[in-house]
Amino acid sequence: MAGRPRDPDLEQRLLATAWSLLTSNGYDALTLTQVAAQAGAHRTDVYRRWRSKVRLVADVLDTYLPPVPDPDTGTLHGDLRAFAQDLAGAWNEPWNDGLVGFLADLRGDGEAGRTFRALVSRRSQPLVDAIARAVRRGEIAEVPELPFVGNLLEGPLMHRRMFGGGPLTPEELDVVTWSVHRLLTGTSVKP
Amino acid sequence: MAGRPRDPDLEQRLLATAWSLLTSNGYDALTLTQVAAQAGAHRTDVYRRWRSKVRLVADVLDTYLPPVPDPDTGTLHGDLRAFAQDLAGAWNEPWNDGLVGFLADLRGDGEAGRTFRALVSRRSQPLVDAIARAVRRGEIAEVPELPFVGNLLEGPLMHRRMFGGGPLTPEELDVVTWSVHRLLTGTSVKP
DNA sequence: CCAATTCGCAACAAGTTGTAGCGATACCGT
DNA sequence: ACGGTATCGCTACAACTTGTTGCGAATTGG
Repeated sequence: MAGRPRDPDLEQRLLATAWSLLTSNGYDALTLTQVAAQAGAHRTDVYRRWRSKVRLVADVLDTYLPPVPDPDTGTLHGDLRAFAQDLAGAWNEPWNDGLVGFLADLRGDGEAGRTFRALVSRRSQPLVDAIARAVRRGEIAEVPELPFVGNLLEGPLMHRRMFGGGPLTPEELDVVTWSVHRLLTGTSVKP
Repeated sequence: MAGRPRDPDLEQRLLATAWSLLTSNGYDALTLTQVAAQAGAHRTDVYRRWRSKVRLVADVLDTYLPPVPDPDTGTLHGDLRAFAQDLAGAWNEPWNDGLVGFLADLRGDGEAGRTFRALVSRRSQPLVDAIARAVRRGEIAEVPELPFVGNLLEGPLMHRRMFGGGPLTPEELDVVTWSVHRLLTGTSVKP
């Protein structure tokens, strides 16, 4: 009733290899042939565990993406700036803007999409917490647009990286930080 | 000294067909075989004119992307809101968020990248003009972060479309509009 | 010892981008 | 009129992808 057990290491090795190749070559250049070969396995071993490349990568990100630090600097502005810094570090990595290809593939796979969206949501928790702290300190009022703040902070940085020239600059981080800070400290969204 | 002339229609037909397929199926599903077939030509005809798929699409966008309207509503906020509305319309088109694949391919082709960046820069002109008008009206001071404002406005909408669920809502447009407006009307970026 | 399941491996299917080659066709300058 | 020249229509090929199928060998539980 139970056959040969699945090599427990193999799954880990495949994930680790995929993460390594992903971060060095980007998503589009990542091939399952490469992953399997470098993990000392066969492409079939990959397909026995993940239905497609996009699902493998979704799991890789879920496993290896470093967690978002929760800065807790004491001020809302300090926290926001820290988040911006962290995001900029990520988007300045060349492989990361190669993730656009992953996002494209994601649209064709509902399950992988759900996995990834859960990941994104989990990773925005520190920002939500930071804002909650600021509310508790009385620094700002309740924030009705809370679910959109993450987009407001990361969006400009991502956009600038995709369409613009070189790496993100400290000045740009300042601008985006102040833009969000101003929105949150305003008395209300509409004057 | 001059051979058979190039069919002047063919180039147009290929561009038009590519635009049609791009807007209905998205970038990733666009194949040059399809383009050629539907334009009544052969794949070789495409390669005789464009070195690669990404360059064809860069030219297609350059040719067919509708221009950004210049609203001139009389107030900075009105203009910003109009831009946000326009951008949301574009990003709510399903094919448009398929453009992430195009952006990915763009990284591997310097020439196409330049073409596209010139396009983006041209399309941000109305926003620059709107801000200049606001400065002339005395509504706001000079804007040092001018080249980043476009990212600030479009970034959150694009990010939200890529990572979030359904289409962009009017409330989100309000938030992003006010966020930029607040930044621009502030006395200075750093308090 | 037997059934079940994975593993290692080879081969295949279908699709993509991009290249090569060739006769036929149409144009330009002389 | 004619020769050079470049495009056109077409076929074929190369190299690569993702994803599937099949089968003997290995390894475990019952």
